[in-house]
Amino acid sequence: MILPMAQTIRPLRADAERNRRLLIDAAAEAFAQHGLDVSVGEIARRAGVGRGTLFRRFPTKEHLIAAIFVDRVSDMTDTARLLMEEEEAGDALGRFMRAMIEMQVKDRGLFEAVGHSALTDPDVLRAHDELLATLGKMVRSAQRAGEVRDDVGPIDILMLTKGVAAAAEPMQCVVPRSWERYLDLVTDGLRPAAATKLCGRPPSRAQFEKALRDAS
Amino acid sequence: MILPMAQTIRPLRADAERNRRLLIDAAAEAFAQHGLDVSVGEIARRAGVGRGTLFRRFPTKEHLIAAIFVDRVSDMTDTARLLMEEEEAGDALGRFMRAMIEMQVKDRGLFEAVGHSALTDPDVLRAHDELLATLGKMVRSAQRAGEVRDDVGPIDILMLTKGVAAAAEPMQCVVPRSWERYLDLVTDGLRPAAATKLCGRPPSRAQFEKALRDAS
DNA sequence: ACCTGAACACCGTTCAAGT
DNA sequence: ACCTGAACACCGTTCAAGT
Repeated sequence: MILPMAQTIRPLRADAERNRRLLIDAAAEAFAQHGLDVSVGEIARRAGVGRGTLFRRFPTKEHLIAAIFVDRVSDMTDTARLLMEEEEAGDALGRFMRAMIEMQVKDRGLFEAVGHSALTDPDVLRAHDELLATLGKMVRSAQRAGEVRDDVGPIDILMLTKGVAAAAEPMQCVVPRSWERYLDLVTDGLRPAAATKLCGRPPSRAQFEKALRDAS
Repeated sequence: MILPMAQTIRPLRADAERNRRLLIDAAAEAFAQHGLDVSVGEIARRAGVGRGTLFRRFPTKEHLIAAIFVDRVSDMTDTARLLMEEEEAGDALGRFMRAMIEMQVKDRGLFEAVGHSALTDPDVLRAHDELLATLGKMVRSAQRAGEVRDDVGPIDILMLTKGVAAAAEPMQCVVPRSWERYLDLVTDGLRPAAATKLCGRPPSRAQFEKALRDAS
């Protein structure tokens, strides 16, 4: 294990760390309720701090959004680890994809907004590295069990969950769990029996990290 | 054919119609270049009209975006009709999906933004109705040829193209045509050979229209 | 080192005055 | 009927003054 030349060397003062938490939680709740266009003033008020404090902790509104995103990715890493212990090879991956999609469908907009900006900060990268490590094992294990085609990697799986969530979103208010339909279809496409040669190769972790960095 | 009780009864005055066109074209170009957060002032300036004129023609910025969206959907209808005439049953659908995805990948953000608002206006609905009519024939024809599973409908296809575009988008700057990879996988899932029972049923046109209307 | 709220620049939208 | 640009309300961000 090589530590990244981290910049979070000095921990925050106790009150600052507390405010950070309050802001992230208040923002997560507000965004979940009303979408991403709640004002930072409203968020600061809900968290019980001044507007300036928000911008001292997060250089921009998008960095605050990214912080919530990191929390969610970490949650998914926990879920993935749990599933690896408790489930059979094929079941684990299927369940992970369900959990991932449900999360993305729940917080409308949050994940769309993150694609475009401020993913440069290293917390985002580290959270994804951890998730991908576990997910990589999960995918390989499902492949060894013959339940998933060999030519896909963990990043493909991540992208596909995003795709299923996006596909289902327009109809979601009318057909609440329509994402299950599209997950079923993608799962059919993931089976070795269905496999036809895919364009390209599974994205590498290096490519993924570059993609995160390039999001201007 | 029953005409919808249209509201676009009275046509616009010549100069107004011209300004409308100028605004849509200027906005399309500006959005394609710099994303959706170019200001309405900038757009009005590019179109060579006052800011007030923009808001006289489009009650809100989102309505302007929706107008561009309608243009694109109409283009896709033309493409679909052409493909129906010129291609074999299976090829037509595949090519249509490619065209649809390429368009969504090209104008980043445009299609994400439209899902959420101002789709109530009847132009959006009519454009989709026309597209779905042609796409419905295309899907059935591919199904009769045994190239596509029977339990999907045209709206499923539309949603799946959105999903593929969304899945590919994060990696797009690093792996430019990565959407082809995910389209290949979805195509594998669409083949009758791969078919396992899907959750739910193909969305009906009535459900789709309700979804458009409910987007508050 | 951190907190705060007033101040700033900017953007979507409105409207009174013009043709 | 339509066009225009000044005016308004609001939001993200900064910063001087405080602890």
